[in-house]
Amino acid sequence: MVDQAAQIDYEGLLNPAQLQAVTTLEGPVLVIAGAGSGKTRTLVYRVARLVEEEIPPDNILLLTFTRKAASEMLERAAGLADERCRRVSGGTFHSLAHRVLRSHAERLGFGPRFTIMDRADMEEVVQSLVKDLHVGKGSVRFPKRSTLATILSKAVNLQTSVESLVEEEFSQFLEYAGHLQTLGELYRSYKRNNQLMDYDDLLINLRRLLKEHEDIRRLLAEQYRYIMVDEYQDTNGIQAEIIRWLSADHGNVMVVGDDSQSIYSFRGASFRNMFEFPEIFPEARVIKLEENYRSTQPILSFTNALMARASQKYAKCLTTRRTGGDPPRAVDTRTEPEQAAFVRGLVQQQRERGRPLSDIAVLFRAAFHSFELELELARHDIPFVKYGGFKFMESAHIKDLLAHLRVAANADDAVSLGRILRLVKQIGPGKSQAIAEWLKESGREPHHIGEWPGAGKRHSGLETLASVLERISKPDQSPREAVETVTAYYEPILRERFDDFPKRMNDLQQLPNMASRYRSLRSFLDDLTLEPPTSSADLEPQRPSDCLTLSTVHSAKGLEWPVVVVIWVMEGYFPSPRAYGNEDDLEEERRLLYVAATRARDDLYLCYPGMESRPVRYASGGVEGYFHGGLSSFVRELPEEVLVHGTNRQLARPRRAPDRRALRAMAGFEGRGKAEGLRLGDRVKHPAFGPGVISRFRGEDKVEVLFRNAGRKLLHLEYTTLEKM
DNA sequence: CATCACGCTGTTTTT
DNA sequence: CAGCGTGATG
Repeated sequence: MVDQAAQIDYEGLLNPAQLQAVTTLEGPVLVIAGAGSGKTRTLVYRVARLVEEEIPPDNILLLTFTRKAASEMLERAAGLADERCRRVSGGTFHSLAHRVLRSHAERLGFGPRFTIMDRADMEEVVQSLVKDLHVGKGSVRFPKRSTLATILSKAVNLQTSVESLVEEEFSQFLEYAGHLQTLGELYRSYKRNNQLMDYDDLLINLRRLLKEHEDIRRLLAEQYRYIMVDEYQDTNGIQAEIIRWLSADHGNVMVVGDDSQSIYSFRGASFRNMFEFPEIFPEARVIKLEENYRSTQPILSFTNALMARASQKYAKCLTTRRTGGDPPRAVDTRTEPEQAAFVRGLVQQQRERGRPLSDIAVLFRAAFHSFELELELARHDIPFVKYGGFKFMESAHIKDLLAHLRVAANADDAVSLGRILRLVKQIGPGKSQAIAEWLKESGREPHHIGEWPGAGKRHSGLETLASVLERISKPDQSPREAVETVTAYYEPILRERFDDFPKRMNDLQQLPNMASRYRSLRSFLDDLTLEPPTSSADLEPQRPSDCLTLSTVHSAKGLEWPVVVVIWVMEGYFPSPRAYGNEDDLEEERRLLYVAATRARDDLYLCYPGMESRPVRYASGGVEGYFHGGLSSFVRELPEEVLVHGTNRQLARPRRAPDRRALRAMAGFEGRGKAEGLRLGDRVKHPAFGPGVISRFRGEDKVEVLFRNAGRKLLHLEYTTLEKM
C-alpha cells in the first residue's frame, strides 16, 4: 500500500458539524444536511477515517442512490486516505439486495438463476394477466398497463393493500378495486412460478431474508459492521426496515439526508423516514449541516424563501460565507419555442464571455420538456449531453435482442420466450402460447422449439431460432459472442420491422462492447437492468470534450454547475395537461425546484412560459386540480427582493413561427393527401427535413412522416407541406 | 390466426 | 404524440 503522507488534517478541512459527523464512528447518527453543505464530503471523509482507524474495508457498507455515486465517493476517499477505500462495499439498496439474493435466494424458494425484471417487463406480465380477471368487455375505463404497474408497485412500496391504495390515490378506478387486488395476487404467483423478481421484490425479499432468517441476518450484520446511507430522504419504508435489521446487532449506522430534497414520493419514498430515525434508534445523535459551500447568498436567499413556504419540513436556513453574486433572474419566456431560443442565446452569451459549455446545465422536470431546446441547439451547433428520460433499454429493438439472451440465461423466462417467438414469421400470440405450453408439458428446453409438433411438418423459422438458442446457451459462449450471434440472427428481422433500421442497427452494435466486460450472460443482463444507461453519452463515450449538460432534475441530484438554467415548460402545454390533485403534489414540485436551484454555484436563471393558473377538470375522470404556468405560480408568491424579473427580449429575439403559407407555396399538392392518392409507405419530400416515408394518416389534414435524416423520428405535418416523390 | 389500419385518450420523475 | 384496443383484411 502507498504510504500516505501524514494523517488527514480533519480539523483543518471540516467545519465543526462535519467534523463531529466524521469522527463519530460508533452508534447511530442522523445527519440533516442542507443542499451544498458538504454532505458528500462528509461521507467521503468518514470512509477515509474508518479505513484509517484500521476498520477492514469489507466491513463498511456505503448505500447511495446510484452505483455511480458510490464509486465516485469511494474513489475520492481512496485519494484522501489509501487504496483500501476502493474495497468498501458500495452501491444502491437494489444492488445490495441483488448481491445477497444471488447467494441466499434459495431460502425463499428461488433458484440462483432468477431473472430481474425491469419496469417494462413488469408491465408486460401484468397486462398479460389482465385477461384472467374477466373484466367485462365494456370496461373502457380499466387502467392501462403502465397505470396498473404503477398501482401494484406503489402498493408494495407503501406497504398497503392494493384496495386501500386505490381508495386513497386512484379513486377513479374504485370500481375495479377488487379486480386490481386480484391482479396483484396473480402477478405475485406468476413471478414465483417463473423465477422472476421485479425491482420491488429485490427489496421485499431482502427484508424477508433479514426478518425471517436469523442466521443470514447475523452473517450480514457481521459483514457490514459500519453502515452509511446517503440520500436518506429518498428511502421508503422497506428500505428503512432493511437498515434497521442490518444494524440491529451493532447500531453503527449513519444516515444522511435533506428532507427538502425529497423528490421520489412517486415510488413510495418518504422524508418521514428522517423524522422516524431517532424513534427507531433512540440513542441517535442528530447533526445539522447548515453552512453552504456551493452557492452565492442571493441564490440561497431565493431557495430559503422558496422553502419557507413549504408546510412539512425540518426548519433550516442555509447561509454562506461567499460574498457578492447576482440575484437569480426569473424570465417569462412566453412560449416554448421562444424559451428554446432564449436559452440558446443565453448559452451563446456565456460562451462569448469565455465560459466553457461544461460549466452550464439546463434542468427541467420531465425529459420531453427539452425537445424543443435540443432542436434549437442542434440548429446552432451547440454540443450537449442529455441525462434522464433516455430509455435505451425500453426501445423495442434492444428488448428484442436481449430477450434472446434472457431465454438462454433463464429457461423459465416466459415473457422473453413469448417475445422472441412472436418475432418469427407466422407466429403470433396464439402459436407462441401453444409452443410455451408444449415446452412446459414435455419438460423440454427452449432450444427444442424446432421439434414443436403443432408446426405440422417442419418450421424453418422455429428451427433457425432453436439453433441460435442452442448456441448461445452453451456455457463456453462469452457474452460478447452470444450478443453477436443473436445480432446476426436478428438483423433481417430488424430490417423488416423498422423503417429506421440504420439507427437501430447502430444501437445494437454498441452491445457487444458492453457485453465484453462480463464473464456471464447473467451478470451482463443483471447490470443492464439494475443500472441501465441514462444518457446517449453512456453508449458513445467519444462525445465532444466541452459540452452543455441537459438533465432532468432527478438525474441532476448531487451535481453542481457554475451556471444553471431551469426551464419549466408551460403546464397544460401539449401533449399532456398536468393537473395537481392535491397539496402534496404541489409540495413535491416545490422541492423539485429547490433541488434544481441549489445545483447552481454562481448564476441561476429561471425560465417559464407565463400562463395564468386556472382550475381544470378532466373530461373523463372528473379529477379536479389546476394548471399553473410552470414556475410562474412559485415565482409569484415569493418576496420581490429575491429575484430579478425580466423578459426574453432583453437577451434574445424570439424566433419567428414557421411561415405556413411559404411552405404551402413550395408544396407539390393542392388538395388533401389521401384524396390525392397518397398511401402509406409513399415516399415524399419535405422542404426542410428532406425525403421521408408516409407512416400514418391522422385525421383529415395531417400525416405522420418518418424522416431518416432528421433528428426526430416522427413528425406530424400538413399534407400541403409535402412533395410527392 | 396473423397483421394492418385507425379512432380515442391523456402525468411526470427512476432503482 | 404515442400507445392501446378494435375491427377489417389477408
